[in-house]
Amino acid sequence: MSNAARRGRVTTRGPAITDVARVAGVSVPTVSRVITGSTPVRAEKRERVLAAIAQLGYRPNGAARALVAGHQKAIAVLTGGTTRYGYASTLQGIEEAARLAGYIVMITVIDSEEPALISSTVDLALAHPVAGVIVLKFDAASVKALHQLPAGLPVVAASGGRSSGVPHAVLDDTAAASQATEYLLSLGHRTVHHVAIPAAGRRSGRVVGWRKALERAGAEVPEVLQSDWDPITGYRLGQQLARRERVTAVLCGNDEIAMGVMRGLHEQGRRVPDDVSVVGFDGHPLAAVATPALTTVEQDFVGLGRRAFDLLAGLVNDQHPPQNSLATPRLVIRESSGPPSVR
Amino acid sequence: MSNAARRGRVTTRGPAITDVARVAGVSVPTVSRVITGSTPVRAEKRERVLAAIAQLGYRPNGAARALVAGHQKAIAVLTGGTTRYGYASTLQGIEEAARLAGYIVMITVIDSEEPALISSTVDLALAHPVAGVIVLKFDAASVKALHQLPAGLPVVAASGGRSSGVPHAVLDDTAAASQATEYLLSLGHRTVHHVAIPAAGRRSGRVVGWRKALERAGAEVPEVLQSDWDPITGYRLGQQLARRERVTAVLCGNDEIAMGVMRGLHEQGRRVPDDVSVVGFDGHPLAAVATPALTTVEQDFVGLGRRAFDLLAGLVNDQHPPQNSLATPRLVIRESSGPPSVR
DNA sequence: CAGCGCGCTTGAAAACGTTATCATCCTGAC
DNA sequence: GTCAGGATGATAACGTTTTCAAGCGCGCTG
Repeated sequence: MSNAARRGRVTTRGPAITDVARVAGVSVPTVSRVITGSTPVRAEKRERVLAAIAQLGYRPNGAARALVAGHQKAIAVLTGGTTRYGYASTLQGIEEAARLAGYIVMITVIDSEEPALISSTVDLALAHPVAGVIVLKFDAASVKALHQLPAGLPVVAASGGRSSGVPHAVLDDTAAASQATEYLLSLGHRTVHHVAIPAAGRRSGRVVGWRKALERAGAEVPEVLQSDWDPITGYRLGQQLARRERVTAVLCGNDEIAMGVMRGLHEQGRRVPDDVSVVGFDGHPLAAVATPALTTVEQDFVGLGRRAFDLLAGLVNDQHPPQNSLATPRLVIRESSGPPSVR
Repeated sequence: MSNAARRGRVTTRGPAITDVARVAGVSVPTVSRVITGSTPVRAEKRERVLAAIAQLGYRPNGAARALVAGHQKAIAVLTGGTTRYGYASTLQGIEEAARLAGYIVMITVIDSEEPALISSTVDLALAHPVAGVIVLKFDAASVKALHQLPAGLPVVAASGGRSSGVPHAVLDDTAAASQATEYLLSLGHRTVHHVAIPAAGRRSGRVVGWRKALERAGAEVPEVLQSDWDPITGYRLGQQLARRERVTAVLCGNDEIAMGVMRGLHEQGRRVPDDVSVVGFDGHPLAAVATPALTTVEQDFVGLGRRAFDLLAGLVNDQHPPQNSLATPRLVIRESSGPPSVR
């Protein structure tokens, strides 16, 4: 009230703690003590304060609190996107864990690899008071963003790759890709082709694991087919693969692409799994109801997000860098994979 | 430096504007003027200030800025989830628009319908300084959250339903469902069954539009099959539908459920579209590569998010409530729908 | 029974880091 | 020499928590 009257702004600045104190007939710190519960307040006064708060519809000003506290109960998430299954699920895990710990999540998408744009986007995110940052290091842009973060700020990365200086929550993509490749080889396929999604670094864990498994088995290592994130691209690559007679098994960088590949093979008359086996990556909910149902490597993205937040919380509270955290994905065998047809 | 030395806290409080002023040999307001560009500063001093900023790695404190400004360049998004296609895409649109306007997005998931939990979640979100709130009103929990928001706070809703007091960005679900239903009837189907997703209010626009179209055509209105968000549930309902001989056309509440339904029908030996036509909703990227490719009602969720933010920005800046915004979805015909088989 | 000290409440004042306001100083033009 | 106007610094907000000191009641001790 006093504020609104004083300034000409139409943006009503809501009641402040001083207004509550005046209405309740107590001092400002007493109101603060009632709200935070930091110090006992005599019951009678507490009631008066609570009544005044309710009457005025008072809400503590977060900015003022953050200013004195030195940090906000908020974290920033830098990510390459929000829509793809992996991103969205990891985000879900982070948000859940954060909310339970009383933190709010600010999300900023890095949608360009141009340094200047990355820089201004990072600045935008850090212009707000945050306790720490989680970087979803699934693509190249996020990696660059990670390097632009100022020292002294608590930072955690979450990804499928190897560590890189900051505390890391990891899904072991390399082991997972090896496992899937070995499974296909064990079915009798002479080799396994790979359709790769955009990678975070020079080489993605998925590509590395696939290649290693082939080399260990002494199998030929075919050239990688590079895809983007769009299932339609997977579809086109599937059509290409269909034209190559010798292709009998394909490991795809994610389930969305795998479903596109299956469609491309299907349209060119190659049956899955009779002619070609297809294995995806991620455990997308739709993989289970695809036709044929997609064999995939299930990843616990939600758990990844949760672990990333726990790491960050540890960093913020205990100061000492926590243990990195690693989880190994699980192969789920469905209909899209089987032994090669005898010819 | 001075701060870190003064307090025992390990959390280094980074350099403040006073440190920059001291190093640069100018007053604090001058530093502020250099940063904000609000007032010209003599070139020589400006250089010194910029040098000091770079040297110290100074970053303006967002909390202090928000405190004096009276509000933060941030908005809160209340949503029922982040992973489903509609939610994630709308979020993407909001984030993009917000980022371009220099706003950051705080996201809070309402994952329970229990009033007490909703209340504490809303409180968590509003404990931080935000310029306004966008509610993704796709489900019942978000609607309840919307009603808990304090008056005086700029609020915008985004949904597929009808308005409800606050400015609204809308996708016309009702018209879209009618269009899809009319399309199926025009193919010669005697009626159209509906598998519904969880609704925001008592009746969802999708159900209403479907029913209206049937009634207008004088067709029988079958009982609605209620689904949750999991494609597996769609799969089970598809199996159920397969057992009913008279079912020849199914409109599903979203594409994920539709893909589950197709799978369920397929497993029970009913061919899509020869025996049963299936139409989805949303325009999920995977609908295009499903087998058969799914006919669907494409929704511009990203645009919805963008419009919701624009509405909120207008509300925050111009004070006067902006026009609501409505977009009509578009039917995309693919392989999963066709005329009923003659018997 | 008086005096002392302790613990519980409470309020005054300082601090957090920034921007806005106002007065002052300097420079240059008439 | 005076006046206008641009650049600059001192000071006051913004709303909260923290620190410090003081008031008060009570039990213990001499």
